Amino acid sequence: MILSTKGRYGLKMMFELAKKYGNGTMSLKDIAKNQELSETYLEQLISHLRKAGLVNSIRGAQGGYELSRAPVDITVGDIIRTLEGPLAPSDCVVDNEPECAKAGGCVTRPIWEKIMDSINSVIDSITLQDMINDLQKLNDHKEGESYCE
Amino acid sequence: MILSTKGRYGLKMMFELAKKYGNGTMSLKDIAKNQELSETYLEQLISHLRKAGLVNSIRGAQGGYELSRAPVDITVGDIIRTLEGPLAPSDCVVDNEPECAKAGGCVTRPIWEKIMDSINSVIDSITLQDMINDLQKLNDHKEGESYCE
DNA sequence: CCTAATTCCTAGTTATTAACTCGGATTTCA
DNA sequence: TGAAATCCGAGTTAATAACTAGGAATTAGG
Repeated sequence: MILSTKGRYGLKMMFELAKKYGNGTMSLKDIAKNQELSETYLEQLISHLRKAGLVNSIRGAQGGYELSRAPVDITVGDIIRTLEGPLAPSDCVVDNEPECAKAGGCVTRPIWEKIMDSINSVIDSITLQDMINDLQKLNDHKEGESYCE
Repeated sequence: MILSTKGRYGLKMMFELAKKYGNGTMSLKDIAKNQELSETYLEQLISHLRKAGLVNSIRGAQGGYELSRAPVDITVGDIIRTLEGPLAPSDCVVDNEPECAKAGGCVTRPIWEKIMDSINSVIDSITLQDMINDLQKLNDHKEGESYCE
């Protein structure tokens, strides 16, 4: 029941871009360096984020990536669902699966639905701007910045 | 971010036993037949449930399994966490990992914590008895019983 | 006592997915 | 023109999930 690296790395990436928002683009190389992650792997992830319309890219030398809209308008849910797909604890609650639609008497499905709803309501309520604000508060108290997975 | 078959099958198993609670034991063979799942695989799962004190076993011919306490006293969370481990979206929120404890400035960890808390509060609020009651309501409206994953 | 039915235990095997790499095409600034 | 970057699709490797196998221990019933 762990989130894959797609969602976790992806969120870190987007947070990097959020901090830089309004100050031009950032290259994947720099993002990868800052977060100490594989550049070629991040490339795959950001490709999905771009196709989902969350980041803009500028090709060629001096190119890079930037958020497509303000950090306040991008939620953690936008990012994670783009990279992980729906956060359903069971396939049966994704898209009203046909075989599940038949199962009118299913007792476990309502449970998976409640779990999914509660996860979504958490991640949809947090924006990149919230994360920036939290970082600001942390920095008021101590120097340096660090991350975990 | 899907629950593995451990948690899903395990919950189904426990629900079988819950319906039978107070009327003797049920053999693994019957549970597996009812749910159309592999008996040898379920054996592994129920072994953990037994060690966690959620079910009692009676060995030998005519033996089987039964809930160790009333369905109202067993939550979905008890079952799922036993079989899946903590439902943490990231390893870093499990047991206050040492390298994470250092990371006082981590911005993503609070998010994983909120997700985990919200999942736990859902699954801890549902008991096997609730599921039985829900089934009863469903059966008031239609014949037959079915499940999905 | 013997046998069949059951739980118990450990170690495998297989299938699937996650995580990451590679090679090269395309674009663009300087 | 060349270096720096994004873009794209396919391939590889490592880890884990899902399930199997074989047999020991236990116990009710004949």
